[in-house]
Amino acid sequence: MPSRRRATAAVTDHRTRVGQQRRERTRARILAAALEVFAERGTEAPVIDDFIRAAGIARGTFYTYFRTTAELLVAASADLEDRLMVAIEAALAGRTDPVERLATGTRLWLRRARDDRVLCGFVIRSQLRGRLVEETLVKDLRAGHRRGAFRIGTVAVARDLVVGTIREAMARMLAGPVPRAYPDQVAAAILQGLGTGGRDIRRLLAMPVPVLTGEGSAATAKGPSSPA
Amino acid sequence: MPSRRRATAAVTDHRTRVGQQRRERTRARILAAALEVFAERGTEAPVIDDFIRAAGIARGTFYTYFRTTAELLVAASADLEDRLMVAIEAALAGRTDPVERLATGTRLWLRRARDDRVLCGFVIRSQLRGRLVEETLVKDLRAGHRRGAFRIGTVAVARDLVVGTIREAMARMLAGPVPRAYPDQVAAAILQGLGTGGRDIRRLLAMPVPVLTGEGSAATAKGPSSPA
Amino acid sequence: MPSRRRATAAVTDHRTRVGQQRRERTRARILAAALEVFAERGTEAPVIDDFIRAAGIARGTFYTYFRTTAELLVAASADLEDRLMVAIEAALAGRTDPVERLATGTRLWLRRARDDRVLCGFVIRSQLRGRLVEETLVKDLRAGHRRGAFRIGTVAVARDLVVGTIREAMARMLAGPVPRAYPDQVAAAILQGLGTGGRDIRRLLAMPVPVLTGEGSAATAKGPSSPA
Amino acid sequence: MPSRRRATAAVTDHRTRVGQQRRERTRARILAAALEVFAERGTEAPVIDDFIRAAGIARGTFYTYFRTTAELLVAASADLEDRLMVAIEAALAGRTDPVERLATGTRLWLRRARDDRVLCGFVIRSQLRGRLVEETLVKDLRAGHRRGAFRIGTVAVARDLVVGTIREAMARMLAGPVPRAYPDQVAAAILQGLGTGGRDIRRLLAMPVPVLTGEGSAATAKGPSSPA
DNA sequence: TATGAATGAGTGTTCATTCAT
DNA sequence: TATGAATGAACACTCATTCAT
Repeated sequence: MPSRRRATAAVTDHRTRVGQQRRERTRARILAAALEVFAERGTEAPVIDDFIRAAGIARGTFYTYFRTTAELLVAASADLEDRLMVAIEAALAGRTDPVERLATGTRLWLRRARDDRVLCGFVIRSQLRGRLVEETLVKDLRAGHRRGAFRIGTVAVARDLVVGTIREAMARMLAGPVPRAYPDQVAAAILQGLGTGGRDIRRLLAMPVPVLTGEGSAATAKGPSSPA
Repeated sequence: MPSRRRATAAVTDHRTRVGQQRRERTRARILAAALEVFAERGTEAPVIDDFIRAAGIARGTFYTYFRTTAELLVAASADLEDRLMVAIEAALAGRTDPVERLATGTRLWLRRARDDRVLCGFVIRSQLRGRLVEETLVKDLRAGHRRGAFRIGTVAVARDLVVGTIREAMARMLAGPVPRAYPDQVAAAILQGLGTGGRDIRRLLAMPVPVLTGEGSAATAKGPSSPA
Repeated sequence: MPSRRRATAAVTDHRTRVGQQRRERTRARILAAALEVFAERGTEAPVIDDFIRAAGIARGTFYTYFRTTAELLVAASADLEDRLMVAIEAALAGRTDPVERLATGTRLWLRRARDDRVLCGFVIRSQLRGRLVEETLVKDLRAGHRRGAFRIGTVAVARDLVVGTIREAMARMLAGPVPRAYPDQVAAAILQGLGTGGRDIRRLLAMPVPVLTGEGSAATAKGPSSPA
Repeated sequence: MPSRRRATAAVTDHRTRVGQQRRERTRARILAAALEVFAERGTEAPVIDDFIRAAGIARGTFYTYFRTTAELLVAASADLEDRLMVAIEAALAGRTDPVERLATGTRLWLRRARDDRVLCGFVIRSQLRGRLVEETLVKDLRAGHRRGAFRIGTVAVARDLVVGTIREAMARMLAGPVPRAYPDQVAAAILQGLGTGGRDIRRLLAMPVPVLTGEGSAATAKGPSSPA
């Protein structure tokens, strides 16, 4: 009975497809809720109850998707940082100069952070950086170091300066309003720390920043961190 | 009977004095134990049981001195960072040039951190810096900024670069061995980030670092982080 | 696929219904156990462990229903006193003379108390009376006062005499056996205190007391307080 | 060396005497403090810390005088109720008519309670009456019953009516202000409950109440319960 | 697969009691 | 005898995890 069999398969396929879509939507809901919860209450305090309440799901449903809150933290972290990094990478499409990539990427990151308290709260509480962020940054630093664009001891030191300064800047922007010029001043300090000359810094900061597109809704859930 | 009265007063005084000494010793014991516990297990995981076991005290005794582990964290943080800052301040006695103070202070801090896993583990997990650290650093940065020694937008940006870079450097030194030159390379990057010229950086790093003395035992409880 | 949808809804409804039934049963179990525990050990001594052991539930389950033992006490109190009051009210159905209602209600209450150590232990330890008790009593006293049936200063004084005397009588019946005539003697004293004449008192006490029906199992968990 | 010995003995005696005086004063301080603590926080909630703080003594000192808070409660209870009873007894000196003694004693008790929140809070929380109170009351009731002055079933019922009504009245006076006439209205209700005729009640209440004297400071520590 | 009532180990917190001074 | 730091058993409370429906 081939026809019967085919029909059954089609029904099964349809069911499977619908089921997967529902799964994907529920998972996205949990992640979006988790980002807010983590941002609001830190990465240690929140309990599973907070997540299921924020996501509007049942207690047992949580375990269908994540086994621990730590696992959820990793997933939410990857989701958030990587999505921003992907968007920045897209905005830098075609640019090959490592210094320009670093300058523009840093400016984009800081501007986004300035308007996104969720992002800041999340990043400064997390001890580790997203894998994509780390890889992209080190690649550019290595490239610049190879061609002598950076006047700095080692790539490791350069990486620490960039990551550390941005992290503190995000902490400051989370704590309260900052002047409009603050993000670019931080970018300038980082470039100076890497050994970029004053003239180049001025040129890079004079460039218009490209527009970021295509980030998911979760990262923009909360309003701007500063009205200044 | 004045002699009787005096005797009674003397007894009371003696009791009070002995009591205070005992309190001070117990408090120091808890703080010393707390530093190790926090360094080993982070700032969120440890439970009160960990502290009382490490300090060798009874459950109830903990609450005589601290009401929450967060309160203990703040006290231990102040104790640790301030003690190092006091030692550095003492080693910088007489030096008034803000750039030299910053350069030498940073080098001292990083060298100490390189040999003290407890310090690193503690500082990178703590969101806030000790009050004394923050005050001393900002004072030097402000002084340098006033006399044009730093070529950087604002003192806030300078502070974020210094603190952020040192923090990441400490995280790296906690994670594994670093080259012998690493601390001074980080100091050089920071100075460059503040706008100090290459010649001055070389001169400052060529200066011998003074010897740190007089820190309590807790900060040196654990061995060096790297044999390299 | 309407049938599919209807099936899903039915499942959900069924789940909800089953859950509510289970909740109701557990809550009743806790209340029944609480009555015995409070009666046996007073209202201050028992700890949560006593309740969960008596109810046969887990530690955490307790907190799903009550947050403190005081909250449980209030709920158990309302449950117990109100249930008795409802039963008495039912037995008094159709009687409108406030004096007769008060006389018969008091006799019913005291007879029930005589055979129910749980009720006595509970009531005399509780500072507040159940809302229904207070309301019903005051309503009858007010009605009697209005029509001049009671010769007493104010309704407040009348209420204090009724409640206070019954409370002490319950304490006595809890402490040990009392003569068979005791409940009616107490009722007579109360009526006399309210100003009812001797002839009326004799007439009222000569009336047969109606039968109490329909009280839950908890109130009758313990046997009679006196075999006399 | 008899003279020497006598001198030593004298010194010892003096020391002993001074020590006993000090003991008595400390004990009185603890009792006075305990009355306030029990009245303010109930008889179950307060902990030893509350008592030593209120009395201004050291932790260990408490155990020199009382072993448990229950023991302290008993002592404070006896101290308070018996002191009031002694004072009332003194005010009733020479009166032999049991009805008059009961009427005047009740009026005195209620008037004192009306002005002493500490007394009320204490008595209504305590399950048991002071021994002296119980003895004196029952003696008068028995005497009255013997000579046919009371028209009531048994002395036990009479006692329950008196104690219960007074207790509820004290609870009411603790809860808030009452009319000036309230204490005497309660006394009238009690007398009526015991079978005293209206004419006698009016005569008894028309008598002036004697003045209470000689109560310790503790019972009057708190202000009047009602300004009305 | 989703639900949510129930579970109980783990942790926080209190407080009566001891004892060296 | 008075002191008060230290003790640790007892108790309160949370929350990750399970499982019948």
